[in-house]
Amino acid sequence: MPGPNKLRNTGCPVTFALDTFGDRWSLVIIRDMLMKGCRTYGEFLESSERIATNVLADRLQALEASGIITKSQDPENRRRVLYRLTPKGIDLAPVLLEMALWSGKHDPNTAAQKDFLDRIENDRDGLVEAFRARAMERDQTG
Amino acid sequence: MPGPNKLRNTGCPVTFALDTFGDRWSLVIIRDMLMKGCRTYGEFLESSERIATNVLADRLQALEASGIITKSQDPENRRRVLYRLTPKGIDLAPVLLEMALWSGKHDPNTAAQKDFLDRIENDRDGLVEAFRARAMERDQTG
DNA sequence: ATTATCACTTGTCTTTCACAAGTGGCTATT
DNA sequence: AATAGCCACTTGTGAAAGACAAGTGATAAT
Repeated sequence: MPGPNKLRNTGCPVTFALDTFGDRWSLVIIRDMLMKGCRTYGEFLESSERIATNVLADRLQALEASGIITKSQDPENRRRVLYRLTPKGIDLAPVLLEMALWSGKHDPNTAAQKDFLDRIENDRDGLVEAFRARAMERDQTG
Repeated sequence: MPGPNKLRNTGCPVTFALDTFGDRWSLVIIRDMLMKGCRTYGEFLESSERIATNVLADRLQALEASGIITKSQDPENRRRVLYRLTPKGIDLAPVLLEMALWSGKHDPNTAAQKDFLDRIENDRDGLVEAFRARAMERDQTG
């Protein structure tokens, strides 16, 4: 859980969003799922920058409780769990993209990935759709 | 400061953004400035939902250090300090608006402010421009 | 000089964080 | 059937950050 009391329950949409995923790691995990296609505990550990195992386990639970991700058994390997974004989670793509645009504009260190930033501005909807398509892949069927 | 080690320095724009304002309070303060026009320490204390004084002081310092806000003396009351958004801070408007849209779509409790959410979708650029105009008000001149 | 406001600062206690190590369930191998 | 190994956590520990209450120094009006 990000904050201490967690829900401020003010009715403010900004506050609600922050109480749901406004911590240091939740959006990093969602980025890994959305942009890198990560789906397993091990993939998150490798991809996410030095996230502690207990923090990862805690965030995955919290994101599932919030309805942003779901857990399911991997049909190809029964001892493996697959985490997937729900539509609610996929809808966070625009938030991540706006954050990326902001960093691209104001952080000199982020300049490297300029072609990606250009695509956000020129083909935003296409990008979001590509994320959605991959996230939905083999959903409900495998 | 939001996180412990703060800067993860991975070059990832999402990580950079989270390291800069990805905590429970920074975006609430920026929301108050951008959407409610708050400019003074006292206004933040009243408006922000129960933010502790030391946390507020800390975040204001951190946001100033990040170049997102500036401090200046109020010309009408010399013992009062005015906090203002810089262009870098104003550029966070789209992030806040996307978060608001997400909450509006997925939080039943946020439904109340539907007309505002409609305006985000129908007149996003106008809304951002209005925020910018107010944030710039009397800047450099008073 | 007194009083009040503002913008913090300090102190205390609670919660969260990161890192390391341990646990139970499942599977493949022998 | 027994063993070994991987996976997905869970637990333990010390450090850091959090909330809340109270105090401080600078300024300004009275």
